[in-house]
Amino acid sequence: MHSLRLISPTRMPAKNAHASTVEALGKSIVAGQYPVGTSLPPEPQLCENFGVSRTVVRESIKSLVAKGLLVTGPKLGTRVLPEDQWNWFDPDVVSWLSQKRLSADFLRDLQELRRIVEPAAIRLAAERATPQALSSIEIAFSGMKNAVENGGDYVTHDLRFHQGLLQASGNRLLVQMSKVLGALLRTSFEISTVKKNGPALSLSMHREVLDAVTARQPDRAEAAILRLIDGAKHDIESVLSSRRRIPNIGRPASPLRAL
Amino acid sequence: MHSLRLISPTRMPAKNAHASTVEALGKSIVAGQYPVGTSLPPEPQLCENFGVSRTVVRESIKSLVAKGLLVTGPKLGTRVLPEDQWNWFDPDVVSWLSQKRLSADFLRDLQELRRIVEPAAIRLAAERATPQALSSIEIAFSGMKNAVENGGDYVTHDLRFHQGLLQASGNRLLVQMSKVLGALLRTSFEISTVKKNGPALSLSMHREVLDAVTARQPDRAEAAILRLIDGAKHDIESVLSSRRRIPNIGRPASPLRAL
DNA sequence: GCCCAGCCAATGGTCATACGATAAGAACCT
DNA sequence: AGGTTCTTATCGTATGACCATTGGCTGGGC
Repeated sequence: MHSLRLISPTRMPAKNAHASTVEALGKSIVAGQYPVGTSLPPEPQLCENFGVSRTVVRESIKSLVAKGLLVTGPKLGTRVLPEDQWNWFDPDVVSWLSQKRLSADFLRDLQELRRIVEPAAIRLAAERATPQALSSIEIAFSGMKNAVENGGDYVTHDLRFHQGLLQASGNRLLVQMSKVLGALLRTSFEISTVKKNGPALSLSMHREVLDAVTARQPDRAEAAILRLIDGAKHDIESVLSSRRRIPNIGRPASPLRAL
Repeated sequence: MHSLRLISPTRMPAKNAHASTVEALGKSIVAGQYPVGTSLPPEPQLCENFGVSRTVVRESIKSLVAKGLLVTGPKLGTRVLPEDQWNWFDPDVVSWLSQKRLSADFLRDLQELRRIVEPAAIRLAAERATPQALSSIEIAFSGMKNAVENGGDYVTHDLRFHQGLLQASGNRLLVQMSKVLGALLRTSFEISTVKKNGPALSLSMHREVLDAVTARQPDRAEAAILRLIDGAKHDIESVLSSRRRIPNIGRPASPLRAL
């Protein structure tokens, strides 16, 4: 029996049976393999498909039910719920989604949300960021700068920068959202990075944001972040429209392909 | 005597073993019965406590793991994760939380979020609300009006009004948030309702909001909703400070007590 | 022919038991 | 005392049995 792990992205799923089953099932569902409203195969069948016991299959299903993807019931089977019932703010759901299928719709919603939340969060951060929070953002910025100058992973540090910003807002709900926004930010950053001089340009804008926050100037910080966001928005839209009708066929898809 | 009947149409726990176990365990955890970082009793013990089989206990635990409340592992037991790992946007989690313990901190975060999100959502709604969405808000408003005039459940219709508004924004993520915001809105509305003339006053402000949205005037709508929100904020704060150090001892706690 | 009642069977829900796997903590050796 | 091995508590997985629910089928009555 060869497991044949066809996934490779970030983590090797050499995990336990439960975790990998949840992941596999979850990804299949968000990928649309089981259309909304239809039932998954009966439990015994799933056991066979995944090569695990009914125990594992059932516990996995319960996990997905908890995330709002499924409902179960005797005789009605295990049905996929309509998308608006899913827990869009669940880190796992978003992660599966961004690996499989980032629909233009979802990306639009995400962008809209970002434009609402980040400016407000920045204002709060400018008012009450702790020294630690500020220095952690500063570190992220150094990482970005270093990546531009010496080559390296720009996107990761960019992510840290923005999540540090939300964290600095001191609002736990905003922090939670940063995990979700991360999905958008990552693809967005990857797009921007592709553009020539993207990072260099972006770097100075980030500097402005950070300076304004450090100087405790909410208005200035908000204006700076809006420039950043709208720039990214423009980039995404152009890429999005240029790739409009490319079918999503092919292997696991690089992040950009996932658009 | 029918007055206090309004809250929580929440169904009795006459459900199946899994659902009630998840609920009981979840509530215990968010209520702080098992401090963060500590382990729950071992599975066999939980089986005995809840009078169910290990299967049910395990599946329940998996559900809570999926919501970010717990981690499990051989020999390390089932530990409660720090609160910032919880899925604060999970409807269940928020519902348990609002029934058991709405800490002032959480309420503050929630309020802040509301003040960020609702005005933005209103703007979007004013721009692109569908006729159906508008009419469903109109219906909710009628319900509120009727409740004021003839007595009845004001809070529920108030909730519908606001959730309808978020729905009208056409952004799925905002809709999802409305489920969470519901927790805040409910307690907030209940407080406002207690005040004399609360509903009557609130009613006219809601009318303004709805008119502005219907007239497709984002600025006016935003201003109107801000008046509403800040009024509620003031009410909450006053109640909050007056109840500051009341220990949460006693029976299940009425909604207001839950503050 | 149409509709309703009652039965049937598919499917998830629950239970019990057994054994494997892991890692914290104790015991042990150096 | 420090590191290494061993013990063992606890979760992880597997299996098989039976219960409970519900949609659909079946048949009878209007």
